[in-house]
Amino acid sequence: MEQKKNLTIKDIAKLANVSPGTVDRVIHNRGKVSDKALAKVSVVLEEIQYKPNVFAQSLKKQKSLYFSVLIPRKEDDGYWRTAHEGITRAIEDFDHFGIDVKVTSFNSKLPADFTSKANEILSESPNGLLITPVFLQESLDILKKFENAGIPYVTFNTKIPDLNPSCAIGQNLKQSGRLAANLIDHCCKQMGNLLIIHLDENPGNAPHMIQKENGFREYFQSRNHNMEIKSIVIPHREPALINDILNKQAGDLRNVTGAFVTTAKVHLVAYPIKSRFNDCVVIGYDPTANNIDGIKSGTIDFLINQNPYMAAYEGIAKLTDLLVFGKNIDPEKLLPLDIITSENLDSYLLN
Amino acid sequence: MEQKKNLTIKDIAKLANVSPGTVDRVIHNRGKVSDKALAKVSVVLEEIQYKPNVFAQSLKKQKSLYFSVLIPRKEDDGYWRTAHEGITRAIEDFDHFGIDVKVTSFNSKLPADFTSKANEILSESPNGLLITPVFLQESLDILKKFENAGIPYVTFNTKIPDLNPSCAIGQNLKQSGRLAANLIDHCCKQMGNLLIIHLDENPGNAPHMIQKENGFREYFQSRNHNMEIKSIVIPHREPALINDILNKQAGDLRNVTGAFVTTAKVHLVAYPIKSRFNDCVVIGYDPTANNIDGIKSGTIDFLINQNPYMAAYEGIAKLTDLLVFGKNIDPEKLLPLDIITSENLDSYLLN
DNA sequence: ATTATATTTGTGTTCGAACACACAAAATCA
DNA sequence: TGATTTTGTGTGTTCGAACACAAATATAAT
Repeated sequence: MEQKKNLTIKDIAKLANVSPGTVDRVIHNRGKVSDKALAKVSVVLEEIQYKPNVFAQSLKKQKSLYFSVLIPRKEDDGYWRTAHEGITRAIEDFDHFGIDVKVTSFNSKLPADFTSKANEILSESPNGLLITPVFLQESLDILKKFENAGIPYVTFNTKIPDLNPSCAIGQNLKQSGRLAANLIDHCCKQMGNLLIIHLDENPGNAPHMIQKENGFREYFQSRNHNMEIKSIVIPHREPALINDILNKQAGDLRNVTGAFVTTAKVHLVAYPIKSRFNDCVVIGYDPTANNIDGIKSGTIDFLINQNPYMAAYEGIAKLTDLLVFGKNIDPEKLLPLDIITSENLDSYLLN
Repeated sequence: MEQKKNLTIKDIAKLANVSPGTVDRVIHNRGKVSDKALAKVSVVLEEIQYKPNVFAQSLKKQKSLYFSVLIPRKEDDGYWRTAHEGITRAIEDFDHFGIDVKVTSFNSKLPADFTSKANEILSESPNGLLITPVFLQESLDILKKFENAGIPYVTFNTKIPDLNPSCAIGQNLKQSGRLAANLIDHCCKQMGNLLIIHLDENPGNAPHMIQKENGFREYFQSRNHNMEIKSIVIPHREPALINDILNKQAGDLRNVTGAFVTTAKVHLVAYPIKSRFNDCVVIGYDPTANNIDGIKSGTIDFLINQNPYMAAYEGIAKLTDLLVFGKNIDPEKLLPLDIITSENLDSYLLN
């Protein structure tokens, strides 16, 4: 029932009246054990709750475990830069567990790059993989291969159906849309009109944007109000183009009291919005360097923290739990939806 | 310069041309080493960055480390209940590092209880202590004794000057007051009047309340507005008494648009406030069971999460880092100031 | 019955650090 | 100079699990 304290293999051997070697064979079922011996050992194992000494185990195995990480390049986005920092920190923290981590980056706009890098990693057969499966079909294809190769993997940032990662780390995106709506609701008291802005990517290729928008709209559907909620798609990152489209699509709008930008690129539109619509509440994602400036200068009011730092860090932590300590880990880890304002920004930054 | 990978004591011995025993003696400076040998070994140790193998170390030392935890009883407050949960979880998580944790609770209203329990712990000379030094003078006295006994301790919840804990875990309280002000500012647009409510404790004995109030007022000082900000002290927890004092002190107030309650007891006043002042924004602390109900029913708008769960968990984690892995740990760990609303509540609850 | 072959079981070594203990070298005293 | 103490150094065992290999037993083939 209750686990006795620290029974060793030798103890078990004594209890079962066999040799330590036999117990070892049973535990790792590496065959060559008579039914009789197996029965004896099994009984004892049932009885006591054998927990191997992780220290002895790791010492012996010298498990220089090899983890691979595949994420977009840090220069692709402040979001990814932060993710890289989380990885770096995790490597430092878990270093002495004898793990060996190799980080590979891909261009987040090039599916082919993703696939080729992933295949390269596969050929090195790491003990575990941490990956951001940003491309749906490509990810499915390649990760099935990892499954077949028996290489456990943890995903973060994106969740892909039909895959069975050891753990999927992420956030409830629809809920984060609802949260944005909730904040705007608190500030605007259901007056004026609202904007949803999709930036630098096309919602068609970025399901996460859709989910956020759905959540946002859902929140207001259940409340009576007479605000207009308008979605604008700006698949560019150049200021001139952004202004252009903003003029075309929102030029006729009056009295906009809230704007919800569905990505970390929010800093690109914050000022244009604020200068057009006075006192408009601007909400976006992630405290990247540019967005931090926005928060401090007041062009951005709220940021929802997708916490790439923690997500990446947790990814390595989960792999370590799984492979170093042999723990069971939950197949999904939902990160909290942090709200960041000018006044709690620092508390999220210093670590 | 760069640390070679995994040099062992034997390797060092070979490099320095001495025996492993000598290297060991130098590393742990347990004497009996000639100046000549010491010099040789020191040179090599400078050269390479020796990092002992934690697994071998722990295996040998069989360090059944004994940690003591001293915190208020879980029934004293939802805050403390959550802290207990964090401890429990940490014990589970770190169990296999061979640590042994004993939790002692004291009545958070009785300094004498605190002192006697602490002395009892001291007499058991644990390897480390996690403590919430809620009573200023008593904590100073007893923790000095721990320092003299060479027992490292980590504090959380309260920070006491003149003490040198291995790590002080907590939040920037003044900043959390500013954050509350910031949220109210966003919602109220500097119209109407504001309340600060101190509940169930007297600010005189609870410095944390003062700091929060100071932060709150400071935020508005730097902005021009003509709101009245009134502080109310209600050193009770009985609904009747609360209503009574509220009537006396706020009976004449009109148009209150925001109320900031400085503790986790916010649920006790949320409804009275909301029913008196329609649309008043209510902000308090911590998602305790009662406050969760308040958030869900809409009587509470925002909660700032003091995160006792994480604070307590981190406490055990820090002790483990320090004593099991011999890491250097930062003397202060500031936790983020999480903002909780009805829409991100769940993301903080499920773990 | 007697090798030969397969199956099962036991023993011994290893991982790296900690520490006890034995021995060697130098220092002190007679 | 020899006896004795002090100091310095090296060797060997231990922790618990993993695994290689040898030993013992059982089974099959001749």
